[in-house]
Amino acid sequence: MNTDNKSAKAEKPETKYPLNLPDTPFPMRGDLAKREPAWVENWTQKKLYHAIRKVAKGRPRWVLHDGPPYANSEIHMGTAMNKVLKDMVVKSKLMAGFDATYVPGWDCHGMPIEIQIEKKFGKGLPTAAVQSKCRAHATEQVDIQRKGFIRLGVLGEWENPYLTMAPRNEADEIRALRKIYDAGYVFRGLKPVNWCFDCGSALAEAEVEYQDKTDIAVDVGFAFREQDKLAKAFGLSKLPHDKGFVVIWTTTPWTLPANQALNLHPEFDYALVETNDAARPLLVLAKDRIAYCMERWGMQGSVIAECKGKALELIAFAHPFYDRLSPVYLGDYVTLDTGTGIVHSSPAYGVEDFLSCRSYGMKDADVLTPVMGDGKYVASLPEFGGLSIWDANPKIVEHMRAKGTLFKDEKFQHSYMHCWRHRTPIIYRATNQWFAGMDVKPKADGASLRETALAAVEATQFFPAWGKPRLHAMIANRPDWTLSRQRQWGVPMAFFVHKETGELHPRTSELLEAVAKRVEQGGIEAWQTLDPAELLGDDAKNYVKNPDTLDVWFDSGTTHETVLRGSHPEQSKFPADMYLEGSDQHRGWFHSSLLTSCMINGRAPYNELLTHGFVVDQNGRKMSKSLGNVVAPQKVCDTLGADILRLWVASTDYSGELTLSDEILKRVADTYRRMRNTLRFLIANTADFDATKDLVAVEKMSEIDRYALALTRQLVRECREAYARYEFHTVTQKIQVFCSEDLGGFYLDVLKDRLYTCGATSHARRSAQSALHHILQALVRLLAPILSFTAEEIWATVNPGKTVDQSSVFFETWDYVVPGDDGDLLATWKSLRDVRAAVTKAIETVREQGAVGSSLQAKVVVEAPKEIAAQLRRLGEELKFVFITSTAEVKEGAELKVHVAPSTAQKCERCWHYRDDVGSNAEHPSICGRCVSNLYATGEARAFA
RNA sequence: CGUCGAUUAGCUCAGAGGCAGAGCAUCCGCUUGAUAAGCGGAAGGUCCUUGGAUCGUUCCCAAGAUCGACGACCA
Repeated sequence: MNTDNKSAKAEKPETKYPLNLPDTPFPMRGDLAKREPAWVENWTQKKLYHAIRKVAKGRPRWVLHDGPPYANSEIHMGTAMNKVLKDMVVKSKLMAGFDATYVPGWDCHGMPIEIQIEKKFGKGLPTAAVQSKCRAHATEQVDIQRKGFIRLGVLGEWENPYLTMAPRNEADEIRALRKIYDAGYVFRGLKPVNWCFDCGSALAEAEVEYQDKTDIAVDVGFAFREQDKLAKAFGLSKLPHDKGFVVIWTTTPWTLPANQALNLHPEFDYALVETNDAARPLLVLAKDRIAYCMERWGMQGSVIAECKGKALELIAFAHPFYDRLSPVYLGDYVTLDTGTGIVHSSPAYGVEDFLSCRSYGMKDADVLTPVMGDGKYVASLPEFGGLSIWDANPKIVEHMRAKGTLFKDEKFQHSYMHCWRHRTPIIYRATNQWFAGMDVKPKADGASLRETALAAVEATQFFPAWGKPRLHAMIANRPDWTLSRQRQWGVPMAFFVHKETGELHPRTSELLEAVAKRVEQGGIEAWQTLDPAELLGDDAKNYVKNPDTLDVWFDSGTTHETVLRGSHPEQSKFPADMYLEGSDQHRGWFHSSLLTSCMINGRAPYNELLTHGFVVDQNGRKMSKSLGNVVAPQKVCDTLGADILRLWVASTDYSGELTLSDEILKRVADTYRRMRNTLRFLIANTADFDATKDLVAVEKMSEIDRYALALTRQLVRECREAYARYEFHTVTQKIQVFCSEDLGGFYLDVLKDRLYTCGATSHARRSAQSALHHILQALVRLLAPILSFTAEEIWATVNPGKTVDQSSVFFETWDYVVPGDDGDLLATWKSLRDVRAAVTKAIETVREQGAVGSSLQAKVVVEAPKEIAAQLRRLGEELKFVFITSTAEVKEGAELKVHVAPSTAQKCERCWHYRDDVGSNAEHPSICGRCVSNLYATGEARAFA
């Protein structure tokens, strides 16, 4: 800014004639960071959420059931975005005319909290102490998170949320366990499950992720022991050498001490190879792998016989370093992609290994399980007892080298299963666990859980649609659900197990209910202190309490029982209308909830599933709890404001990744300013307008006003449709274009003349204000689910003197009627705007030559084809207002042409039009006849613009 | 490794077998009666690449590249 400008402004002569200028206390700048907390306080004090419930009473209920965030650590951008999305869905359903409720919840049990407590107080605390510390920690975390969510403008039952650790919910969860037990889905068995040494527990499918890991890959020989059988299988009378090996390849040498079999594919061709290595004169390999293996081991060899894999079935070979035999079992899963075409089998440490050994009749008691829960071999294991399996790997390799059974060892990088919490490698480990069976058919003629769940997936509506095949595939392929965990901070699997037989107590069902009653009073702690004799009497001496807890996914997976039908039935319903979570919840909450509900109800607990992607930073990296690269939503609230964060969520297509950067936030803030300022214009120009008295009936409005209303109706229609599809980014895009193009770039610009210069209470001005009033009413309602704070601020400005319990934008709905009929208005004015664009462009050309400044300085002659000319002439004298020029003349011509010339008339001091009649009234020499009339007489009539 | 999706202006994204679009950002101008605002204009493109079908393709088909999601990677 230079000083000349400033002085010029200061010296600018003000007209003494009054104008109707905009006037409002609604500030142009949002100052959201400062102002929003006051609204939060206001909403809390006035109990806005419950006031809305009263207003919405009697409408159809619509329930979004909250997927509980884990009660650990501050909220991050991911959870914030998730909550905002939920809030926008709930509010949009509210505005659409439903009684849309929202009961937030928290997931409170489970390992992350228990691990926190272990870190803080050390391992080995008594169970009672662990539980009380965990409970206190979770309570603390819930409070922190709740504050963060409320600050985002999320409305809900915050003073009465659901907590999975509430004794009532813990008890209902045991009752849910009872239901699925009664239905016959629960069984106990030995099975390899995902096992984390750091957790000391089985893991759920959802808790496993893959990372790169370097292991030692070894080729290991199993020496011939049944030479006669082998010769016969290969169709030979006798082997040419007595000594030989069948060779396997593995990346997990630590599984070899548990090796109990070898797997061959029944249909593959296997060859007996004679080599030039005196120590290993004969080898058995898959025929297709010979060349690869010979080169790998630096040998030469020739095939002397071949047979199918199935011919070798049950022939036994010597374990590479223990004195025992491993028989050949056949398996279809053997491939020729890597290794030797022969796979070693450790039933305790591989799913396929386990299944194939079992199918050959191996009993659970025969399965070798040398690896303990902490990752060390049992002390009794020869050579390697007490070693961690990772430390043992190289030692096993060296041991085999010494024994002459090692063919090759090398570093091998591959992607390997890791615990998603500890980021440490996990293994499959056979343990006794409780399961929910996917394929058991509890009722004689009933469907399996898998079949029921697949049908439920089909009956569910997915947003976006690709969620359906995804969940379907997961259900179709998943193994049985491992329900048990070996932890302390969780809901007990409150079974009584027979000391000798391991059988459940015959009265298990009623005992579960008896335990539930106690837990309802005393929390899960009541199970710890329970003396079995209290429930079992004399029988207690034969039974022990099952020490396992339930998988936390069972906690959250049963909230449809423990919350929708348990702690909050009045505030919700079953089934919920929607579950809304990140796409990872297909294998998490969507999944676990589906299974439990199918076991209990035979259907999904939701009608619709909505999925969103993850928030990523500029580099496309995930912002996640465990990575610690989170951008605090609190910081955005404290600088730009929660409405900016909400607008970012709304304007992003959440079906993929949601990219967040400073530049993006800046752009969102720009969009916000544009919307806010447009709303401010509407407010400021209707400040002296009382809709109850001044509203002009739509039939009596100027045509352009009716056109603006038609555009508004179109906007409302399109936004409602987009909201119904949960496409918030479409809503914001439409509103933004409406504000910029239709209002700012056209309608409001044209309207200023009429608003400012016509008589303050004239029909012409009231017509414009009526349109602005309707547009404002429609827009504030459309924006409310997204810009909740701003919409409420607007609402309070427009309805002064009312407190939030009497008046809130959230008491309104989108059924607000924007009056009028579209007729031909949209088409007619589209063509008028096309001509206007040509006029504007022509004026710009003249302006570049310096002939005119303001468009009002221009005289325009439009040459146009007959039909368009007629259309333009229809507006008569008012055409110039559409162009914002001082005159506008129409001529017929072959094609559209615009002639622009500077006006030679005098500028009216008041309305700035250049007119011949300026000064025609001697009493008012500086203003035009139009202004004289508007100020002192009947004023001008405005039929069109 | 497999499946699916994406690739269009500096950024975010629309789009339709026939002249390549919007918002924002940039630059320029106007306005100073939306003023820490408003209006207008301009510039900006190999519509990822290659091949095919077509009178014609950014759009259809095929292959590839890059990115992403998911699945598998167990031996």
